[in-house]
Amino acid sequence: MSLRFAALGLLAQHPGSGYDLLRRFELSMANVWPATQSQLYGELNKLADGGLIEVTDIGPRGRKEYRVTEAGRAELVRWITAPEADPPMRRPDLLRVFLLGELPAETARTYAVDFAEHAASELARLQHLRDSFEWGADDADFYGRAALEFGLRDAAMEERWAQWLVSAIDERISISPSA
Amino acid sequence: MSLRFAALGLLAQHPGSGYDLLRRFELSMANVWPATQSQLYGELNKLADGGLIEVTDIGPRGRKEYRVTEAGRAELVRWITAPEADPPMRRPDLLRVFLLGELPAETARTYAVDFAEHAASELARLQHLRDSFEWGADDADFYGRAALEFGLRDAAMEERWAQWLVSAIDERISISPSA
DNA sequence: GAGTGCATGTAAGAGGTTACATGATTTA
DNA sequence: TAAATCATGTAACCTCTTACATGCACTC
Repeated sequence: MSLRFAALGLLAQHPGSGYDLLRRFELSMANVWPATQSQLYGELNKLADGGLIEVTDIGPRGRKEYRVTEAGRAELVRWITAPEADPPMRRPDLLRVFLLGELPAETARTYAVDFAEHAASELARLQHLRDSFEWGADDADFYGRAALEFGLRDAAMEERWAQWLVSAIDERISISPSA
Repeated sequence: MSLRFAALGLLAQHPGSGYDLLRRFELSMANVWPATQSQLYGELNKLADGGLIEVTDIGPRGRKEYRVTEAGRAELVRWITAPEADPPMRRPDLLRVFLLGELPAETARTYAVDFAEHAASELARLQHLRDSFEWGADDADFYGRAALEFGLRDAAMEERWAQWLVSAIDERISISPSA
């Protein structure tokens, strides 16, 4: 359901073709709501069928230039401000944490170390994204930057938590040694 | 794909029926990987078909007592230690952040305030969970507690981030006032 | 014997992924 | 003219959600 609004929102920020949207999407929203090319094109057709967006021009190679309609903008605002219950988080990596007891403590410890490293590299990736992008003064950049800030804080938190877990496992091993 | 391992993992920790699993699931893993009753029963049948679990007993009301097989335990360990690329995060609430520029600044600010409040109440819920549960000394409790710690840190981070966003929006409003 | 809880299952449909299919246009 | 890029679409399959269906066993 959310991809529908990602597409609608991108078009509200700026008109363009599915192909245009796809590239803008990859750089921004795909970080919080990944989607494939197939899916995006499908949503655009559905949105057009529903009258929320419209084709304003057909260019070379069958390129369709889309634009948001009034109805589409209203629907977008409704979705953003609606306090709909969002689907809860789905994290396979945390699911594994619940099951680390099925592994030898040393192996579980390795999992935690890897978790920390993964978070650190994600942090580095986002820092690079922040530093390499030319941030403008418009709303889209302001809020995009805010979403990125979330990612940075999240990655930093995850790294610290994983380091804490490594220590906790070490302590647990030393209390009841396996050898 | 992950629910399969959630079910397998729960059975690895302790044998039981689908109904038993469902209750244990709600208290633990459902926080990081929600699933419905239908789905869980379906997975149990698939796991049994694949020889990863087996029915050891049939009790009253057609109750099936399941147990992990050797193959199942091996598959579980493989999954936990496999560095498979996990699906990336999907957060409609952050998707909305990208689109807050489509709203008046005052309305966007309200969204951020609500975000902070939501995080605060989630934090309170998890703190209550932590304080009301009788934590044992076994592995399942140790790692369950670790996963809960993640949730606590995450909720705290989200609240602080949202508060930061409120301040940033306030600053932005004061710099370029709308009235 | 009525109500609650135990216990499992089916079916329809939406959302999402992967792979494939097709072809025009620009650039080297 | 070959390669890269632009540009859109279809089909099969899996996951997940929602709703419905069924019935036994225990307790009051």
